[in-house]
Amino acid sequence: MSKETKPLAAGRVTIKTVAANSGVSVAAVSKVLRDAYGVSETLRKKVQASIDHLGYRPSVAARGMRGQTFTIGVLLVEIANPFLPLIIEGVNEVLAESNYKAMLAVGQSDMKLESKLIESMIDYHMDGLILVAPQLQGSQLARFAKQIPMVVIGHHEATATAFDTVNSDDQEGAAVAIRALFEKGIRDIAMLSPVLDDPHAANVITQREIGYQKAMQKAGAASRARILRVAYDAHLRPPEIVELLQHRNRPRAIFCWSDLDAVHVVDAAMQLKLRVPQDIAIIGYDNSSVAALATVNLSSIDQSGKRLGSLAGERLLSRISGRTTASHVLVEPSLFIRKSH
Amino acid sequence: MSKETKPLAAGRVTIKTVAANSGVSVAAVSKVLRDAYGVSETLRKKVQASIDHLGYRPSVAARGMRGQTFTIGVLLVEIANPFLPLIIEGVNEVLAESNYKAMLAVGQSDMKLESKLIESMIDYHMDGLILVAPQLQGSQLARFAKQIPMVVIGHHEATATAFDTVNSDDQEGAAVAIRALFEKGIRDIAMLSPVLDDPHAANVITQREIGYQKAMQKAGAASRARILRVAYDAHLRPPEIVELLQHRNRPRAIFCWSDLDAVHVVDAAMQLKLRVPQDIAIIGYDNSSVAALATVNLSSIDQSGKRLGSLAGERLLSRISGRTTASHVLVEPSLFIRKSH
DNA sequence: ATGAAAGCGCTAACAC
DNA sequence: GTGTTAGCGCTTTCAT
Repeated sequence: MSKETKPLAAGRVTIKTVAANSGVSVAAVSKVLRDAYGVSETLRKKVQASIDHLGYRPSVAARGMRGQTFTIGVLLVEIANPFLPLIIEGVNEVLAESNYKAMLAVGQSDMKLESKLIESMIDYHMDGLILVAPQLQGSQLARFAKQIPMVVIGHHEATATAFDTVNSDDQEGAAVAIRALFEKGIRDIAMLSPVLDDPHAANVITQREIGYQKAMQKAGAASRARILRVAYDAHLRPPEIVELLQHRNRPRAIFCWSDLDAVHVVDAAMQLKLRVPQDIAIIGYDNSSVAALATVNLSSIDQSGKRLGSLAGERLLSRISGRTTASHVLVEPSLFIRKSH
Repeated sequence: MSKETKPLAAGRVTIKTVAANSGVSVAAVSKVLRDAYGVSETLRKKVQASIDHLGYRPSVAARGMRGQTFTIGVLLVEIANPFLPLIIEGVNEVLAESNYKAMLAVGQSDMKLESKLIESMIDYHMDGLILVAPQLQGSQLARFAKQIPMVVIGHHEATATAFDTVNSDDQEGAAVAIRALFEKGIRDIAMLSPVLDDPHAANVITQREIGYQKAMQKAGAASRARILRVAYDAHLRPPEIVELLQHRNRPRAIFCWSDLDAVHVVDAAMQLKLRVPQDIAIIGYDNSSVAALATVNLSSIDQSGKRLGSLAGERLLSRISGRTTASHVLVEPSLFIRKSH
């Protein structure tokens, strides 16, 4: 058998197979693949026909070695939080119009794992990263951002230059809630928030706390302001919440950092035969689907997760196409009014 | 400058950098990396020191071209369903002990997208795939399974040879629910289930329906058996559910295909001032966190999602290490008893 | 036990 | 406008 006719690798259809089948060079095929400059319409059609006929799909791994992978990575803190699906929906909506695909990874609220996964995504030669509420500090994020285009959702650091941020205005979200309660004539408002292992101002929850404190101050109720701390571990919180409501210093209203806990406050109130909102008013955060249940009926701050996702998607694509100046957006939250306040 | 001293690419630390730094060949480094046979302890240590010192991480893309990527793909139907986090937790738990990482993709309940994402993961040269409740048919899945080790969760096809399946026994889950209701003396039990665009026996929901029908028959109440169909689109269902409960033929009990709808049945009952369980008994499916709320208090079938996830993870790893005979597991569900039945 | 060298499938300079 | 070819960073024979 002469050297020229040596058979191509049996199984897989590669760019070579396509080139052979359509009688052109691999370079030509590569150009068609990438819509690159300098291919005649005739050639393009011929190649496209072969591609369709052979069912050829480029190897992302091989592409990643030299060019783009057309994949972006999305890192989620954890997966149980109800506002994540919306963000992903938003991201996907933007990507659907491009030829990019999203791959997700779940950090399980573990900083070590988070780093590992980001590294993984870089090692995969992904074209860009969207981090959702990462636990890592800004300096760490900046380090990674040097290696890959990056936009971060849920991390307040408007001075960052290496990466973009997309956030809901969490201070304002808290303020909206507090104002709504004041309008009902309620002044004794506490905030419910988890113990944070490493509290820094970039943290979404910290921002809500700051917003709460400021709003209380502005309303002249600074002395009433207090943050009720519950465990970081979600399983431990429901009983703690019951206990808080049994305390004789029980506040007249509770603003919760998340619906995740707000529903348990509603629950605890019911168990203790407290009327909502007459005995205790409650406002949650995230306007999740549970809040909408008639049995729960929870007023909640809506941070339009889908919008955050699509904004992040757009920004990442523009960064991938070359933008280097940082962009920082803040989306206005709103109060979704139900019966709990 | 002589040829031998030509500087390595400025930025990235590659296997070459490590080889140079430790004074061995790239082949040797590669072997250390993969714990391959034939490296002395001395060499290994020397190389490992360089790796640590330089902070070297192998390029997944380059690896994928010839060897393994040590990454497995997890495809989720959609992301909002509350039992998915548990499955992922289970998968991650198993992978954490290996050197594999999981990457997720979300199918958005769209068969076209689902195919595309599976292809993507194959193109990425991932080492294996876990599909969670895919919409694709068995034949399609088998086609993909020829190209990559695969295990499918939530797809009943115990005769499949190309891939493994891990399932909760959905027929039994329904039966458990029906029996529990019968024990309370209730015979007029309907099932609530969405309209399925393409109903086939592999479908988890279809299995629950079959289980329901069989259980009703076994209890001699076949004539009472009926399936109340609601829209496929989740947004349309709550009002439909209210309507169903207003109907004069309202059943004495409703077994729901998912907590997703069961909570709305509870809600509707409340709105219509029906007492649960005296006027209407309700049993859901998935034992999700909403079911546990005191305000909801929903009895629900638990399909131990975490177990399903870890079983799938184990099976995939064993398939990757060479197993070719198909394995099919069925996990027993159980009823988590609360106050709604 | 160790190393040299041939690819894996693709992209991008550079020739023609 | 089209083809040739040198890598990208790794794995894997095959010598030594």
